[in-house]
Amino acid sequence: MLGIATVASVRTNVSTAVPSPRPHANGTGADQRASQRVADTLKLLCDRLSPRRRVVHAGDVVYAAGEPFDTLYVLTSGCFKMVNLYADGREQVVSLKFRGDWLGFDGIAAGSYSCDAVAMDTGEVLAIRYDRMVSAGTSCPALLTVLHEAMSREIGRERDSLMSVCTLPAAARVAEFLRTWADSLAKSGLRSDQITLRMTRAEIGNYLGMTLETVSRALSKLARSNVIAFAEKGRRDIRIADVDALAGFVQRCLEPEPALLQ
Amino acid sequence: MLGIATVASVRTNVSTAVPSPRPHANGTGADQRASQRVADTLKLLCDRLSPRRRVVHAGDVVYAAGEPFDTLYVLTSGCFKMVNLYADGREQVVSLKFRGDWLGFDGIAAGSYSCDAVAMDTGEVLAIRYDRMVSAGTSCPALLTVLHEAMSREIGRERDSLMSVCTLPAAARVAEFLRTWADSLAKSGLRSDQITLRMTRAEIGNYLGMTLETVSRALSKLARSNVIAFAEKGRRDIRIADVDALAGFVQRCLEPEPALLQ
DNA sequence: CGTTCGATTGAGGAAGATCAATTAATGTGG
DNA sequence: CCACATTAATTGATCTTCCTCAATCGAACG
Repeated sequence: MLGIATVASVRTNVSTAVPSPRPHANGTGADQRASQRVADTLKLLCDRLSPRRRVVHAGDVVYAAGEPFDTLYVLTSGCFKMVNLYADGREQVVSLKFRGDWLGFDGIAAGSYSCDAVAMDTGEVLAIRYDRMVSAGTSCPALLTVLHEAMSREIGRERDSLMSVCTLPAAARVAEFLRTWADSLAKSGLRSDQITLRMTRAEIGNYLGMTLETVSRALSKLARSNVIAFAEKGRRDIRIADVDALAGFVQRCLEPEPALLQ
Repeated sequence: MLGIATVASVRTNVSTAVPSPRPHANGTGADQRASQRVADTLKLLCDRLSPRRRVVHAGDVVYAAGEPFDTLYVLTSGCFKMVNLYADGREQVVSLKFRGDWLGFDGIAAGSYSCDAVAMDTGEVLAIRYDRMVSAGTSCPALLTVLHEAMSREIGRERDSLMSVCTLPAAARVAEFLRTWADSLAKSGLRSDQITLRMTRAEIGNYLGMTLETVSRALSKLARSNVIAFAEKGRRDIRIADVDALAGFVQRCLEPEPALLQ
């Protein structure tokens, strides 16, 4: 209940200003700075490019693989999954997007989008024509900086994903997944002590490279270890009292053995 | 022997022109077009920015994680590995680079490089100051296009890596790794029927998320299946008669079962 | 020529996949 | 609102893949 209400509240001020979530006390200084940076970026984009805004609902596809590329999207609220479908039938969730993230970079080189951008929630995107963005960049270099930094961050984020998949055991990967999600919420200025997963176990497993059963077992284990807690009803709301506990769990998975006797 | 000689030959014409590998007959039309695109890009960069050139040898570190970011590098010959070192001690090869690829995008957002760029071979890079690139971009939009396309390609490439790690069994991942390497060579205009791996089994395993023993077993299996062949002496030179055979091997790993009796 | 490092191969074990049964949530039509 | 159907999640039992440990072999180098 509260999870949905929080997201809905983001959409209250739909004036000319950029919608901004009300800040939460649980964010650290760094989170608040990141949140401010996102707000500044969104304001810059609105002022300079007055982009079309589009409200989306869970399941909406903002663009699909194969469509000709011409516009980038910036997420101002809600969350998205990027789904890659291969010719051989393999399908994978390759990344998740939150407030401040950009969608569609993969289309620049290929000339067409290479994956589906699917909303997992009610939210809003700014539609930014790529060619207009670039030409506006000649008179306003800050626009280019913003664009390049966003692409650079995406490259770094995907490397982290790869690292996680390659070096962590399944349970740690799930913990890291939750930690990253909470982190993204905090950097968006939203509360990060409670996550409403808008993905099935199968989707999470697909994203993390494991089966849905393994995801379920990992979550049960995290709950048993008191690193997370489920909401009373429904196992999609996850309470995270302490984000550092998740990081600690990951660390413990990496250490060889606790040297039992001594 | 031949592998090294090929690379050395790339460095013969060190005049004002961009060094370009002599074309090979085994490239497809698409490969030749890609090779031409790379050559055009390098020419554009040289004409517009007259970048400093730097010859590198195996083991050279062009930049290291943590160093302040200010320049991007474009690879004109040779190959690089990008090594990411985490605070918790985890270390991973997160990507490989070939002719035409850019190094250093990860530094734009963070302000410092986030991984080590290590040459695996004799080669050459162009050093391009990021701020100069961007300011030159205002008068020459083609420079920006080139930059954005390179970043976009890197994003797409890393998604493919993630997909491979998440959806393919170990042997198929090794096959896919070789296929991608051969593909990169072909797109560079180099011969792709022979690869000289400049990585140990341990490094390949690290990159692909498996142990060195599993890499070794996978290569042996590929050789037994006649998908690849080892050079007479030394198991680092791999002959690939038919790149499609590698793709076929990957496909066979994905199919459920060949339905034995009928 | 011995030393060292990398690669291969085998045997045993552990993490995770698969298969299957049960329970919980969600949705539907009466 | 309830009975029923449907989909998601959990949990257990087995099986497969890959990891770990170990021995051997080969190539490179001083």
